[in-house]
Amino acid sequence: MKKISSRFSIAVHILSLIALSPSPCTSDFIAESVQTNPVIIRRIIGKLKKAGLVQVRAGAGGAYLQKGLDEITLLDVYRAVEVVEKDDLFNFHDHPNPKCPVGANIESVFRTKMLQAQAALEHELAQVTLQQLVNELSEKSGS
Amino acid sequence: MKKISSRFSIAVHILSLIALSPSPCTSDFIAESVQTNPVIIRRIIGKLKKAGLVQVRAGAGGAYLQKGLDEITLLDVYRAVEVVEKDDLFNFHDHPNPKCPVGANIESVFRTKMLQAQAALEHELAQVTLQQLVNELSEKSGS
DNA sequence: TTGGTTGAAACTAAAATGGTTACATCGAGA
DNA sequence: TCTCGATGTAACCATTTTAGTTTCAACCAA
Ligand code: FES
Ligand code: FES
Repeated sequence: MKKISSRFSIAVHILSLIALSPSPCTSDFIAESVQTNPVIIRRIIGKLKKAGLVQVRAGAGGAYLQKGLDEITLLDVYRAVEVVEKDDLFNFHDHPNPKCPVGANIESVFRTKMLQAQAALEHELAQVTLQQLVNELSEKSGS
Repeated sequence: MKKISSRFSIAVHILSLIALSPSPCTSDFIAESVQTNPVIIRRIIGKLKKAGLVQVRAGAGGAYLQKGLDEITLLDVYRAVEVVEKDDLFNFHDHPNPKCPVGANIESVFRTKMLQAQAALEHELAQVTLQQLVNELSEKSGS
């Protein structure tokens, strides 16, 4: 009964904030906006940095985008914050049990189907760039 | 870094076993095959029963399908075992914060995108019936 | 009636999540 | 050069989920 970590949604908000804010975004500033602890923000920014999406000014403070808004898709963010282990969404109960009547074969058939479902989800995420998000946001704000 | 619970994959295996096995499937029998504890199996079967997918003979033992194999999709099983909370795969950080520069608007834009991605995943799951799984399994075994 | 089975409670252990405090380190501006 | 603010970690903590285990009352068919 679990959901995908809010790290993902927070990461998207962080990037949007950086994109829209003219002033430098410190973790304190972002944390106040997201209403959480600065350390939470820094941990997520750390992952975004590792993924090459943002860059941080060490002593001075503030994070900046390292790519254009239209070069960052939701899939990039999704992967950057590692919400799923080794990019595998589905668990396969760990026991390639050859003695099982159902056996190892259904395991591979089932696995194929699951990978297709996962691919469908990731394909959707890859369709959306941060630029689009921000654009649609502006349209909404304007109307 | 989490995956979707193995309950899902185990549930699929349970149903396949029931479908393919001529003898009655007790939780002990299934547990041995899946190589886990009988109680784990009973808990999952309990959920499948609640979803109307199987039926269990109380005192005597053994679970039986309540629908045809071609009437059960992976989405049915996915929903039955409740691997995601309230059928929502993605978490949205809980703070519709109106004061935020990014604000409540991107929340709704983002949410829409996430629901589309989730729908894509579920659509894939809905395409696959247990009948198909078993068929493809037979083909593999035959070759 | 008896034996095998289910269903459920109670408990455990491990992992993930979200949060918090503390602090060494960095670096830009005064 | 000194200083102040910010980053990057480490070390905690509480809560939740997952998975597993033991135990046992209730059930039912042979
Ligand atoms: S960061 Fe989510 S609403 Fe502001
Ligand atoms: S139940 Fe998964 S291989 Fe047998």
